Amino acid sequence: MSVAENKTGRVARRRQKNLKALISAGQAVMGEKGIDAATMHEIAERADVGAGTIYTYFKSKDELAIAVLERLMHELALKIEQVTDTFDDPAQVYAFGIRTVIDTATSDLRWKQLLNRAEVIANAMFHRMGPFAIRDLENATEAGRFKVDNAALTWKMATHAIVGVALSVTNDECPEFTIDETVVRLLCMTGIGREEARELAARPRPALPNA
Amino acid sequence: MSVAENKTGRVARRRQKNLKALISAGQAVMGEKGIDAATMHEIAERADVGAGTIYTYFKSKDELAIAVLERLMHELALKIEQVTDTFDDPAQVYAFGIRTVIDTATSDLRWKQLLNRAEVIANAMFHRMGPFAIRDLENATEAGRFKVDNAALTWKMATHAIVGVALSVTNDECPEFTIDETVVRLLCMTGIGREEARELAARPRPALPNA
DNA sequence: GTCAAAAATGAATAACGTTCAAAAAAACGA
DNA sequence: TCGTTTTTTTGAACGTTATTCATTTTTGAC
Repeated sequence: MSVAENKTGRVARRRQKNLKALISAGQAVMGEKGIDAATMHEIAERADVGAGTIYTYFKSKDELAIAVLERLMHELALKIEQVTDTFDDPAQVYAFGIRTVIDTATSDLRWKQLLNRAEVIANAMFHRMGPFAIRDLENATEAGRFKVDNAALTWKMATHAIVGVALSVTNDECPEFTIDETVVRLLCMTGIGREEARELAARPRPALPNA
Repeated sequence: MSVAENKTGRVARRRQKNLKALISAGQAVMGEKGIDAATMHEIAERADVGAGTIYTYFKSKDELAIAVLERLMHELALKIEQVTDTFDDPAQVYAFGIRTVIDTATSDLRWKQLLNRAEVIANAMFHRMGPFAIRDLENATEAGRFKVDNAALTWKMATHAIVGVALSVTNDECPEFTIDETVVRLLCMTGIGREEARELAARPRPALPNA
C-alpha cells in the first residue's frame, strides 16, 4: 500500500503543498529572471525544500518549466472565462479580453521569457491540447502540400499556439473572442480544415493537474 | 599599423578563413543539436581552432548564434531571389518560393532550433532590419491601443519576423511573394501603417558581413 | 518500540561557457 | 638574419549550474 493512498493522507498533503510551492517558486523566479537564468537551487530555497527534492517532483528543469507554463495557461483561461462571463456586450468582451491577454503576456507571466524554450512549450501545448491535433497530420502528404516532419510540426504548433493566444485576438477581424474560437483558429493554422477543427475543439479537454 | 591592414594580409586571410570555418561549424552543430546542446568546444574542434580562439572572433555563444542566423537568412534570401529571377509566371514564383522557404525552415537550417533563443533572434532581426521598425513604436500609446514596453516589442518583433518569413507565404491570400512584400507585412504586424511600412521596406538595407 | 518503505537531503559530480597566463606566430627595425 | 615588440592562438583552469546518489529522516503498520 503506497503512502499516497494512506488513510490519513498527511504525506499526500505535504507533497501537494510542496508541489504547489515549487510551481509557485518556479513561476516567481522564472518570471523574474527567465528560465535560463533561474537556478534550481534558488527555486528550491524559495519553496523551502532541499535542492535534490525538486527531482522527486519533476524529472528536470524543463518539466518544471512545463508545469509553470501550464499554470500560467490555466490562470489565463480562468481570467478570460471570467471576462466572457461578466460582459454580455461582445465589444466589451473583446476589449477586456484583449487587455487581459496582453497584460498577462507582457507583464505578469513573462511568456516572452518562456518562449525561449520552444520545445518546452511545444510539449506543454501537446499535453494541454491532447493528441488530437497531430492525429491525422503527422504524415500529411496531400497534393501540393509539403510533407512536415514531427519536429517541424511541433515547432509550428508551439509557436502558433502561443503567438495565437497572445496576439491573434489583437486582430481586428476577430470580434468574437472565445477560447474555443482561438483553439479553432490555432488548429486551422496547422492545416486542419475549419469544420474538423471546430469539432476537435469542442471535445472535452482533460483537467489541469495541481491547479 | 595594425596587422589587418598589412601589405601581405596573410593574417587577415587566415582570420577570414577561421571566421568562415567557425560560422560553418556553428551552423552545422547548432543545426544538428540546437543552440543549447551545441557546445563551444565541439564547434571549436570542428572549425579546427582552440577553444579559446572563438572568443577572439565572437564575444559570446549568443553572438555566434547571431552570425549563424545572419548567414541562414542571407542564404534564404539568395535562394528566393534566384526563384524570382528564374520564373516569370507569378504562380510558379509563388509555388517555388513556398517550397524554398519551407525546405529551408524545416530541414536544412533548423530555424526551429534557433527559435529556442528568441532574444538572440530579436537582436539579429534588429541588426538586419535596422532601427526603423521601432522608431515611432516604442512608447506608442494611441487611444485604444495598449502600451508596449521594449522587451515585449522585441519579443513580438522576433517571433513575428521569423514566423512571418517562414510561414506567412503559405497564406493563400499572398500570391505576390517578394522579400520586400514580406517585410512590409512584418512591419504592419508591429502596428505601423501599410504605407509607411512600404516606404521603410524600400530603404536600402546594409550588406551582410562575411557572406 | 521496531521495522521496512517512502521521501527528503545536500554534498559531490559532470558539463559547459568563459577567462587568462603562457606560448606561438607575425611584423618590424637593424 | 637576429632581436624585439605586437598580435594571435591556445588549452588548462575557473565558476556556475543541472543533476545524481549515498545517507538520513519521516512515515505507517504491526
